[in-house]
Amino acid sequence: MFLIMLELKDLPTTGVLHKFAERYPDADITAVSSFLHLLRVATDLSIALDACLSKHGLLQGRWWVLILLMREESQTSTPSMLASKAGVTRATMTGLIDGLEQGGLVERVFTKSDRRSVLIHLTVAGQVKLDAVMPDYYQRLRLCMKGLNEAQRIQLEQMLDLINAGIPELTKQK
Amino acid sequence: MFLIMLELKDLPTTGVLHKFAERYPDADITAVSSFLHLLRVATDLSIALDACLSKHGLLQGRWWVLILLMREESQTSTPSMLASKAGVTRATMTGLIDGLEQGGLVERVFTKSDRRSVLIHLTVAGQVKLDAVMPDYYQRLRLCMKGLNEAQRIQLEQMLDLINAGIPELTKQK
DNA sequence: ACATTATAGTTAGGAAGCTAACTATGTCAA
DNA sequence: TTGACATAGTTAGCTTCCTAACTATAATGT
Repeated sequence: MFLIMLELKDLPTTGVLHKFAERYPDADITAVSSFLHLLRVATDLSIALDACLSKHGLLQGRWWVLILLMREESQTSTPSMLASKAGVTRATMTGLIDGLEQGGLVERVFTKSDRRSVLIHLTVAGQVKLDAVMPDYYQRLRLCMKGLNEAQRIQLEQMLDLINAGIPELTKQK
Repeated sequence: MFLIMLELKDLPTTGVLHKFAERYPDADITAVSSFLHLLRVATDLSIALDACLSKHGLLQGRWWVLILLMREESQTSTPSMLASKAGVTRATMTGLIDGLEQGGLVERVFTKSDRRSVLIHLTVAGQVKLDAVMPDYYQRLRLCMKGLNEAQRIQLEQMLDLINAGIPELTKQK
């Protein structure tokens, strides 16, 4: 889970948006405004999450791998599966696992059935680390989101889904 | 503007969330769900934006600098101001400006009034580049966001503001 | 006036993505 | 069975961010 984007500390004023809209008549002012707003809040959330995790000596990418492993019944998975679920390349996953293995939070287990493959297993230390981080993370997240009631959370997800459905328009060959 | 985060291709199922909620009673399931949903859509938007810009040979960071310069009456600013408005460090801004200057899209102008300072000026080529990119960007963004009507866009921004107000809870010393 | 402090920009070194290429192993079909 | 292709993981090299340290210049206060 790695979002990188400009923080957009300086969201455009309505005046600036209109100036741009004059030069570029295709601009849909409220679309741009909502889009930038969304990116800015998400980035700030991501940065805050990093700060929260770093107090426990974790980085977002490694933390996410631990969670994916804990989700498994056997607390075990393969680098390929982890990469796919985390949305990073296998090369990147190699680096994340290297870091976690050095910290003793996961271990590589070589299998006999398919000698190309490696199993990644959450260690006891890894579970202990999660048990230290997750309650803190959950408590803080509860407070962070307490401004939205259940109905609003459902609405938010619905609107996010609508935007998500439009994302291909950004990249489509015209 | 640089968001880096896991893509979370694999958002947790309700079942997984409840399993975690058993071990970690502080978990607020709908809070986690909305939070991850938000990060995921924002990340996908950021990736799509990168793809859109890369067709014009631009990267998000450099593109954003061009826009900040175009916002100025004089099409000129300083590295410090640009860094502050873009939400990156001055060191990072040095790199972005280096790249843009090599491409001839901006130029460094040394001033006499304060010899520590440099003015960054959008060149004609830079404006031409923006005039090529922005209509494409605006057209695509209009399509991407067309699933939300005006009322929904306002609602979305309000909810984002509510979340934004809670972000300090994620990092606050307890 | 001059020592201290602040500011502007850059440089150096590290983190963690990415793509592309590589090794080793497995699969499948002629 | 063996040649072609597919898959798992790693490595190498690139990018662009970051922090910390550095140089040069300006502002401030005694």
